[in-house]
Parts: sequence; structure tokens; C-alpha cells
Amino acid sequence: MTETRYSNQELADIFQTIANLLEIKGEVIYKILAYRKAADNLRDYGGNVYTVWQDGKLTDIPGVGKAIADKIDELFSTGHLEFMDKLSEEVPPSLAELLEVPDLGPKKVALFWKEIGITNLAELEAAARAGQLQTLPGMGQKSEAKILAGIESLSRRTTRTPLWKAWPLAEELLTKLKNFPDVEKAAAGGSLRRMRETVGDLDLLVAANDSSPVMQAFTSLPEV
DNA sequence: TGGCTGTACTG
DNA sequence: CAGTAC
DNA sequence: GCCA
DNA sequence: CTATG
DNA sequence: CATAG
Repeated sequence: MTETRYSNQELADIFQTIANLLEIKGEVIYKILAYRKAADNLRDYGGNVYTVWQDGKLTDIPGVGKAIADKIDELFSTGHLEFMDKLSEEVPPSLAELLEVPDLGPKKVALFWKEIGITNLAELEAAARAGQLQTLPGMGQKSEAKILAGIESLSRRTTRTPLWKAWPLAEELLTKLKNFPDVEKAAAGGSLRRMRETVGDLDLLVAANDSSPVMQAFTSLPEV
């Protein structure tokens, strides 16, 4: 029984990745578009795709035709995807992260990869600093500078979470903390307490006579 | 079988 | 003008 | 690849 | 003492 | 940590 119950989100991520890799590979654009649309629809789908699969109604989902339905079927029943494995051999999946760089698209990523063997962000940055990029066809000083700036903005991009997502989780954690024996008070701190629009982490303040048992219990919580 | 968005920038 | 990215 |  | 910056 | 409430 090697069945795997992928969540809608996981399925979406898989097809999203397939789209990105195919695009770098130079596949027909409309095929990529189709994979992206399917991925979006799977992510937003109300109800479990897994259930739909059990009913054999996958193609009822918008954007899902025979080809994609077959792939979802393979994923659910075998836990992996041959197509994905083959694709990963042709195109290094690490190339996908390069698409995150502003002003960098599939064409240039493929160009850098085939011409100077760029496979990841670090290599790209090094090549850009060395001025190797502006020598390639279709590239100039401006393009190279933009890419360098893009990498910079990417590293500065703080991975923060919107408050509306973090708030309920913090509330739940605090409620549990207050129910621990020995806990006098528990409250939120940091940017969460200040109601900032986004938070980088959850700062929880706890007052207790003896802290060690509390820490022990807290770190044992399922959601920690 | 034909269509899948339109536009600004760069080389 | 063609190619590329958003 | 999917859809009309 | 608590909230706020 | 200092300051205002």
C-alpha cells in the first residue's frame, strides 16, 4: 500500500515546479501555461482532490485534462511521478530558484545554465560580480546590474508572515501556556504585541516560578 | 481545430 | 525590430 | 496541455 | 505596574 | 530600556 495522500497544496506545488522546469527546458509556452493554470486551480480547489480522485472525477476540475489527471493518478497511487524524475535529470531543479530573481526569466536562466554552467543563486551572483554575464548574447551592462540588484533584494527579502495568519496561532499557544501549572502569566511580545502588519517570529513571554518544567512542557506541544 | 493578455524595456 | 520579463 |  | 516605542 | 499612562 504505497498510496500517498497529497494535499491540494502539495499537488499544486508539484505542477508548479513542473511548469518552471519545462519553461527553462524550452517547452512550448502554452503547455507551461496549462500546468500553471492547473496548479492554481488545484490549490484553490474547495474540497479534497484526493476524494475526487477516488471518485474518478479528476477531469471535472477546471484545467485538469487527461494528461494531468493521469499524473495525479500516478502520484496518489504510487507516491511519485516518473515524468518528474525524468525532467529532473534533464533540468537541475535548483535552477527553479533562479526564476525568483526579478528580471530573470526562463530564457536567461537557460542561457546562463548552458553557456556558463550556472546552476544556483551563489554561482549566478559570482558570475555577475565577475562581469561574465554581460558578455553573453542578449545581455548588456544594464541587464547584469539589474540581476545583481535583484539578487540583493532577494536576500534582503525577510521571510515574514502576515499578522492575520500568525495571530490565531499565537492565541492558541498562549491559551495552552496559561493552563500549565506554575504559569503566572503569558503574553505576546515583539512585533506581534505591537500589531505590526507582519511578524518574523512569535515572541511569547511567560512568567513562572520555576521555568524548566514549563519549557519542557511547551517544547512538547505538537505545534512547536 | 484554433486560441491561450497586453505592454515596457533592453540589446 | 526581436526577444524577454511581468 | 486544456478548452470551446 | 502595564503598555508602548 | 526609558518613558508615559
